[in-house]
Amino acid sequence: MTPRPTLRPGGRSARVQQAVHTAVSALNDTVGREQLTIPLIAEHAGVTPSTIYRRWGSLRELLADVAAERLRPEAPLADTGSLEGDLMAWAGEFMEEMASRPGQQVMADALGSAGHEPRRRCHAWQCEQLALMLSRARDRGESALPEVDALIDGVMAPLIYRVSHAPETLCETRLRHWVRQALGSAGENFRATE
Amino acid sequence: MTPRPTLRPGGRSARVQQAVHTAVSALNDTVGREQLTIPLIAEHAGVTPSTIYRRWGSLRELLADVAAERLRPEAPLADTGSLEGDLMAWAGEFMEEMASRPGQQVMADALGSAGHEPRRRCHAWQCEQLALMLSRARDRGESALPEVDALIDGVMAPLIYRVSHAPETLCETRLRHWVRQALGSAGENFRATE
DNA sequence: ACTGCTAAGGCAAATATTTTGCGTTAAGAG
DNA sequence: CTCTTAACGCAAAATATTTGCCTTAGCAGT
Repeated sequence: MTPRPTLRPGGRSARVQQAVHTAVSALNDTVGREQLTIPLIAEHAGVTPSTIYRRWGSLRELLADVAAERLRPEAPLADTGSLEGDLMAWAGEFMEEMASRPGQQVMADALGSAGHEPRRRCHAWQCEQLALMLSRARDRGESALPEVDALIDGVMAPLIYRVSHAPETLCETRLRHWVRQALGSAGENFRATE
Repeated sequence: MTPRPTLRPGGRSARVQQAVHTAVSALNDTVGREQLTIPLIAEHAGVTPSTIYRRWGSLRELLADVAAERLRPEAPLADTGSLEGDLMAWAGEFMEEMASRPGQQVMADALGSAGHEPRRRCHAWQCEQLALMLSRARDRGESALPEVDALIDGVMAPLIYRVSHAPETLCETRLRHWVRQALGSAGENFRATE
């Protein structure tokens, strides 16, 4: 009763995926993003190029897959004692990473794929992190909490927009402004009317 | 005293660019986005592939260039009599275009390039349009107007985020919510503190 | 454990693409 | 009108991509 018809997460398949992802990251740091090619990646991963072509289809999709993985939160999400603090810490770290040239490349790779599974995954993770923060805030007894969607629209969306379109305008002050505004306007949340 | 060292906007160069852009759009509508290749585009544009490689570098950059062009506002910007109306009309049309599968491809192409000139251009145009709306609103005598940045962060950013990450959540109600909120919180604008 | 089934990988030949060197054309300056 | 040179065309060389066929190894049933 697995939802997927027949995946094979077992042994080899997973090892290949791991090896390819590792090779992409390693080569990205050594030869540089622009020099990456599938034959080169395949060689470093110890697989044949056709394996990569069959599994990912193109370099673009492969890079999007790897980029999405890099965008996945790893640290267990600090607990600073307040929702505002948690948001600033988490989004602040994200902002710092994405403010760099390589960070912007990662973002472009993640946003540039034809399929949208990679972007969906990023969105889902971000929602999870925000939901966890909100849940902690609720446990702490904070009131007038915003909804996840309001934080996505109010904080993550402008952050990502500016990483892509105007990275030089990023700064902590601006981030704090978004966070405060999103927290301040809790209660005026979006309601679907259908 | 041209700012650019030595561009050649004259005759031939411009014709080639035009022909290539046209070919990309035409082929995109006929053979489909995934079948596009530089040799194919070159043939339809009546130029040799090497011309395209030298000028754009790769298919990714070419598609980003064309996608950015498609994102450029064409219509003269309707005047509905109120800032809220103008915003809803303009952003609403944008949303409708981007809600479709091809629209999402255009967005992905524009966001996926290595260089960020295409994204910069989109941002600049959006700012221009918003500034024009604000200017009209001011002439009309509307008060408590937001700043361009607040509209970018409050309306365009969430719109684009959701086009990329969760297109099925787009709807007019949500758009109206962003617009109202951005207009309502005018006065609480971001101020750089450095 | 053993066996059968099949998704996933390897290999290599056939295609298609990208890159490059060199000659030519035409835009822009004086 | 002449000169300079950015931009293009062409074609050969280097790379990358696709595809057919074979082999390997998860996984399920017994």
